[in-house]
Amino acid sequence: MNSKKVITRIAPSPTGQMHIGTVRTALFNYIFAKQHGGTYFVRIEDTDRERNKEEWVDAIWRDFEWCGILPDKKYRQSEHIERHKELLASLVASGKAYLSKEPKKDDPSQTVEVVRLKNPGGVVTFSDLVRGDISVDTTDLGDFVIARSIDDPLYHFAVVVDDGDAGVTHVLRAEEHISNTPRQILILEALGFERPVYGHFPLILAPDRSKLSKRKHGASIENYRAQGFIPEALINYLAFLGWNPGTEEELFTLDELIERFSIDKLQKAGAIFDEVKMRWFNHEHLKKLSDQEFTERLVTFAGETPLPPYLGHILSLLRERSQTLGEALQALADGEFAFMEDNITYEPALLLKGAKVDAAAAKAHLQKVTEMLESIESTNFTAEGTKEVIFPYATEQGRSGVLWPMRVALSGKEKSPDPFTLCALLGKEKTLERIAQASRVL
RNA sequence: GGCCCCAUCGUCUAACGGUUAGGACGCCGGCUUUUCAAGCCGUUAAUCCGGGUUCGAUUCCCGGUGGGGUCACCA
Repeated sequence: MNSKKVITRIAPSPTGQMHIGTVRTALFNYIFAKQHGGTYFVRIEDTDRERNKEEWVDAIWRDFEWCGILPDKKYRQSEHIERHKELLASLVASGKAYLSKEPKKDDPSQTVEVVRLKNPGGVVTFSDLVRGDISVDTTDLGDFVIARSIDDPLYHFAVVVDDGDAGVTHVLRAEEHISNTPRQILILEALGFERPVYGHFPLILAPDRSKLSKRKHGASIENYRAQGFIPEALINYLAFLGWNPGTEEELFTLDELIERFSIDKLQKAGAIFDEVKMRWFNHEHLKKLSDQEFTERLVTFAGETPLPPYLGHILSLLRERSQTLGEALQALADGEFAFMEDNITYEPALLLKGAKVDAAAAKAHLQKVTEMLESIESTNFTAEGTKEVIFPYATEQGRSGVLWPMRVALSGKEKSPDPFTLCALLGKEKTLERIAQASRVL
């Protein structure tokens, strides 16, 4: 290895929402550069003037920023058009490429003058960081087109020039580019540029093993952000698609990934994207957030949607029940914590539904529960404190007969947290009030 | 179809030629404050096939099969 400073890049084209595969490639380039004290930059590949849109350029910056993998430098390929023209002309002048008048492909009635590379043919071998040596006979590529016209370069040519000029030392990209590599090497050799090190990552696959697509599978960053995934989890999961630390650890921050990631432990086969497992990662990372951080994320995520005033009280409950911010918001909207509000009403049938006792017995139990709760100091009215006095009684009398009516009395709902958690949340006064109210209904 | 790449539980993966083939997610079952969620415990489940090489192959070699990528005047 030489001592040249490592330079990596990611080159997205602004033709739509950012694909998660693009983010994964960016992530690996980012990590690789950081590990080697190098630089990592983003180059917007905007030479396809028909499909590019400015809004997608903005989306690229927004998404990289959200993911926390902002580049050291950024620019657009179109800024280099003069340089491309210059080298295109010099290639033609030196006879390594030539102009060719041909009928236009999509409209044969018109004639265009494309630039073709004079292909010397022969076997090109390059060594790939994840796959080892790859050899391809380039003869059948023929004299392929490198520019639409003398001043309008195509992707392969522009990439080679830009990477060469930027001094990119490591071209790390997805597997779909393996077969593009020989032709880029041919261009690079015609130009007399130094060859970078190549590395091709396995693809992210859909459940049917086809290439994961934004259109068919919603595989865009925007889609997952909108569902309430957080970047820490997305990054962690994406890194684990094809890589593992060799230990049984799974939860990693970006900094830890920089510390531990190693390109030679990368898998060679494509990996199916499993949203269910990513949800698990999301939940784990959500749990690692402090209450304040979680609240901030939820507020940001909610946007215009108002959050309930009692949010602070039910935060830990909400967190353990939600795998994504979207689920948390939905739980709030569904009124899962409506028992925190004061307008509670009871259906007599529900108070007895799981109790396995009749109304009279339930009422008697509630009376006894009231007496016991009254004996507890307000300051000790916690989940533990209330359980300590109620639970022995419930066990003795039959838990369902005591606990079910008590829980429904406190929550008004069929499904809710356990009765002692509810006591702690409501406080002594409201707890007793509700039990009394429920007793009257019975 | 040509060329290239790949192949361990359903999925993501571990196992420098010798392991009862390990872990995670999911599934299923159980436990707990007999609801829900979370948590904990447990169960189920894999080396694509065929040949070699070797005392011994998930691991090395060859051949099949299967899957994927790519063959643009897109990137």
